[in-house]
Amino acid sequence: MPTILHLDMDAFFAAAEQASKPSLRGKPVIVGGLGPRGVVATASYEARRFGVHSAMPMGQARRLAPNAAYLVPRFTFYRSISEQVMELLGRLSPLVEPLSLDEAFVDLEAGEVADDSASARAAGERLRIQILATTGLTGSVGLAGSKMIAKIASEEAKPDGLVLIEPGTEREFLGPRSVRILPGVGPATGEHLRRAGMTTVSDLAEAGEDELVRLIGRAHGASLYRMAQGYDDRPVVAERDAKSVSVEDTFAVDLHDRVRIRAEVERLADRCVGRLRESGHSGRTIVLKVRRYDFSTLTRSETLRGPTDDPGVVREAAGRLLEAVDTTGGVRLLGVAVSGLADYTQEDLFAQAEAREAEAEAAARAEALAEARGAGAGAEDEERDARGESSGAPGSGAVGGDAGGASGGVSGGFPSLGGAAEEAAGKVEREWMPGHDVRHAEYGPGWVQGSGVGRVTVRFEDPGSAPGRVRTFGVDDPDLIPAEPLPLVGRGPGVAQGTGQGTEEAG
DNA sequence: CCGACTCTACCCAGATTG
DNA sequence: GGCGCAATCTGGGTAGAG
Repeated sequence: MPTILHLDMDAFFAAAEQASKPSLRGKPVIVGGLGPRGVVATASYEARRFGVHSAMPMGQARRLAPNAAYLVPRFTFYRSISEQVMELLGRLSPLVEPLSLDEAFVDLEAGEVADDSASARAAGERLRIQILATTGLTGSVGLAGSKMIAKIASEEAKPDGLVLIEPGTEREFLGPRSVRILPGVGPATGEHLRRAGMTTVSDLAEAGEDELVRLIGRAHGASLYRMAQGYDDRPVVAERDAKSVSVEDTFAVDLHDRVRIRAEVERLADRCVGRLRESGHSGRTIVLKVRRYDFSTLTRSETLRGPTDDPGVVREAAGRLLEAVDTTGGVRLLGVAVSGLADYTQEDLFAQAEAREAEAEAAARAEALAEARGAGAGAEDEERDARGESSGAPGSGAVGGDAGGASGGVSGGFPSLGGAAEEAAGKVEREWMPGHDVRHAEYGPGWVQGSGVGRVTVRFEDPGSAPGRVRTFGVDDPDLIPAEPLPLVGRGPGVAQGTGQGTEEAG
């Protein structure tokens, strides 16, 4: 029987926004980075009809669907919905492997809720109903004997459907399809295979393992050959521990000033260490990533003698790596990562011992050098410190990161997409992000439709109301305050959501 | 002593995924 | 001409230890 279930929520971010904002239902909705360099994260099905899809540059989306609603992602809101969904999956089986906020595998065999195809299908349909009832959103389900087939099946089921592939029928299901549906076959590998005359899955199965290994390498070739035959025994794994932590920003305008670049690298290092510490880790390898004006990307890394979670150490290392990078022409993205993670508490003492040792060695070296050269030693270090400390030269042109308050004609310089956008919003005073929830003393709950030139436009409605109307305020209107997202379901028949304060507003 | 060899660790780019 | 962010994996290259 099919023992693996794959759930994929339909157009998740966009659907969540539509559920939260009645006036957007049935309309094209595009969620993504609104800055000059943003891309589409999710397009609603209405927007997809205009040809808009994820990863598309925002500018292109605006040309295709000028009348769509454009919203920044609200990850904390999506996460709360995701948790409800994952909770439902947990009732099916203890073995649940989340792939992202909107996607997960479930091992039904470990859950004992199904013992044949009919009961598996029933469990899948029951799940879809529960998800709709508790979140107001639809998800699609694939059921099969392996992860790969289950995932392809849920894709087939979209939107709002269920597809079950009977074990034993995998090869006929896969055979005629494009190689691109197989996991690990993206644009590059797909093109590679096409040049070798292989476009369908059955082409791969016929080519044989040796041929594929020769074409795309040892590991890829072998696994692809197995996949092409519908054979995939990867287990559902509940929790895997992180192997690296990274932070990166694309700037609204390319950075040229070395001092500014250096300052940004240090900020990223601090943010990266912050997240590293939150996760209770320390790490040994520091990685600097630079994307230049022409999109050429390079990484430089340095491995320390022991793991660290010291911001100063990571800043120093990242700064050192930067010195070896040519940035003439400008930089569009910077990133800092820490890998080689160790459990902090376990490695702590070792790390400190290592650090002391290294310090002592460096001191000894410096001393020897000083003696050899007389009084001149240490000048280099001083110079580096001076550059590190020098202030960030705020007026130096580009607005990036959280400095993006002064929006000109276009919306300001926030990082184009990602968790950082939300946090940046918190730091900038009275920055009304499109799509975010607000509450007005008189008119009640609503959401920011847009803002600019000292004004903010709010649509007053909530998940359970009819489409509401729009009013405009000054950005500093004291009656208007940011608010938490309201529950999508929880009124009407069914379970009354206990926390339901604030739905009996307006008069 | 030198060269060939294996192992391991590290470095970096590129591809893929959601 | 336009192309985000985070994480993972692989393959090829180099360097040092034995």
